[in-house]
Amino acid sequence: MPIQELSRINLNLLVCLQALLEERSVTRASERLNLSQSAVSKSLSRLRELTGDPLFTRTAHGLMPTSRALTIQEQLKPILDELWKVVQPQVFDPLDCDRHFSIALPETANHLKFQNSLAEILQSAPKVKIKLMNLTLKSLEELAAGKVDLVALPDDLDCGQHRISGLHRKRLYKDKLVCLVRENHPCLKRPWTLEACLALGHIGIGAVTDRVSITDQTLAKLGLDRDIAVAVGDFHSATQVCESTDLMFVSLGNWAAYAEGLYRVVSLPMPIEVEPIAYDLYWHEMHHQDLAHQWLRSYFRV
Amino acid sequence: MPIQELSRINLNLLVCLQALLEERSVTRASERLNLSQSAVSKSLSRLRELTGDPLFTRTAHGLMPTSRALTIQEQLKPILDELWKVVQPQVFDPLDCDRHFSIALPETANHLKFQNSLAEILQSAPKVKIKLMNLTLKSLEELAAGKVDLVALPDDLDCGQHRISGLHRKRLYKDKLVCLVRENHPCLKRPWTLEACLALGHIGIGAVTDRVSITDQTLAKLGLDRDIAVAVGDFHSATQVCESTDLMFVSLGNWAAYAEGLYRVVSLPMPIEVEPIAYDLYWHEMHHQDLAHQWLRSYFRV
DNA sequence: CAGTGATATTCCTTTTGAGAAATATGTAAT
DNA sequence: ATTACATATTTCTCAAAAGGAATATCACTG
Repeated sequence: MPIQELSRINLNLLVCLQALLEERSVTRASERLNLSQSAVSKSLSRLRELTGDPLFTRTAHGLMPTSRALTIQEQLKPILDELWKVVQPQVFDPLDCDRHFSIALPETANHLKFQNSLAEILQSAPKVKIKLMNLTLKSLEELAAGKVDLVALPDDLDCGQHRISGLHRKRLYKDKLVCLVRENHPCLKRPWTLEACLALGHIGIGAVTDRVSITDQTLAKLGLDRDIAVAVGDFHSATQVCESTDLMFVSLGNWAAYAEGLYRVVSLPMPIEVEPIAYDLYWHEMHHQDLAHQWLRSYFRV
Repeated sequence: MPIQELSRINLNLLVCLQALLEERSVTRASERLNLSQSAVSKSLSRLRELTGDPLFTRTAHGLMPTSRALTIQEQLKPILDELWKVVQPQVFDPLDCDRHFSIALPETANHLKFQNSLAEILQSAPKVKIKLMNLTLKSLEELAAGKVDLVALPDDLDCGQHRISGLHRKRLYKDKLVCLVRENHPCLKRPWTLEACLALGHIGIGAVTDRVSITDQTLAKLGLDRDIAVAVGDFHSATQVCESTDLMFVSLGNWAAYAEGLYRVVSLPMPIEVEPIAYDLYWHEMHHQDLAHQWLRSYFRV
């Protein structure tokens, strides 16, 4: 691996050599390169030093390459073409892209929201592979480590997004909170007030002692509290508990719409004004300029 | 063909990029390149401008390449390896060389002298092809035009070697002149003197009116002349005429030795002191540094 | 929140590269 | 041969680029 020695030689001279090989004349080469004759002539003498070969000899009809120059000519053109490609801006063709993307989504709302997008992605880029992962507390760390390409995150969840640098973020959409109760729940026959709501036992996501959700924070500001009777790990479990008990579940609009078709539950509005949950898409700076990434991200709309 | 635009970009930066990709650290890359840390940092910022991509993002454990940098990494290494080969001094391996060489030799003496060399050449470089051509007056022009690789020339023959520039020359060997007459020639029974020699009719090579050979020039200096009765085009013809007539043929030592085995002729020394013929090997400057050529020329010894 | 280890930036010096014009070289024509 | 013409090379000057040392900035760590 000859980096040390490569760094000693001036690769720019090789472009000049290519021009000389093509034109076989210092003057014409200098025109091609927008330089003066003398500049190219000096480059040629530097090339002669570099290669230890005269490279060209003067004749009546311009320069005649030495056999060394001719063997160089065969090699050089494709190399320079490759180099040119390297510095050219990337091009991105969805039909041609065969990359693997890992995307971490919160278990509920985003799956629903982005199932259509997913179909579109796979349709316009048939060779692309997508790995969908459930959002965990480690998702952002994996994002920072380059192991995950995209993470969607509800803004009431602290996964350390403020501690991790080098992240980019795009606000996706907001979803308002709603209350889910089982069909024929007694409360449906009574007026639906804050008092009625707090009189019910609640189902929480995460640990029973968690009080980090928007709901709890808003209640706390009003000096109120709710009774989380059951805490479960995911939305499906929560909804199943909701269906089979008199407990209520503070859920999200998207999920509620989905759950009402799947479980025997109905939704009620939040009895107090609660800030809606915002979803943010996160990605690592390393992918920010990546055309394929930009294309992928474009499917995650507001 | 992007030479104009290629010439605007600084290819040297790519070596720096390769070092950065390998080391993933500005500091370590600078050590590899024998540069200061600030120099490499500035090169990196120039690379960022060049590619329009951050290329690396700072993390706790050094630089993390962007996906653009990673795709560049895949392409760059082989390109730089190729570039390195281009500027490396040529290597020459006879076993590997498959070139075609054209060699023009005077019809007689050199064929004999170099038949052994030829065998050696083909033996040590089995893939080499050699085209042997008879020397003509145009041989040196073809040499100048790059159509012939080597020309051997007796120095009494003017093929314009002084008019043509860019030629290299190596003195090969000298051969003295001898007289050939048929077996049982009457002169063999008499003393062999200059007078006896000039009394005979002579066989010339070339036109009857030519008086350019060393023999004729030497005689002219002494105020003498010889009678060229028959002029032929080549040495075989001359020797056949010599065998079947009483004419004599001023030939060369090498040829005489060969001819005495083939024809019924015998050789006599030149009756006066005549400068021996020198043979020179000519080649074009374009091949002077060419290792394969140098190797080929090495078989043409003094 | 200071400390550590790294990169980026600033300022200054040195080197390199480009151009203009003069000079040398080589070719072709007179 | 001599001259004229075209092209390459050299010389000299100047501007631009690259390098180094010191400093600022950043990101993680304890």
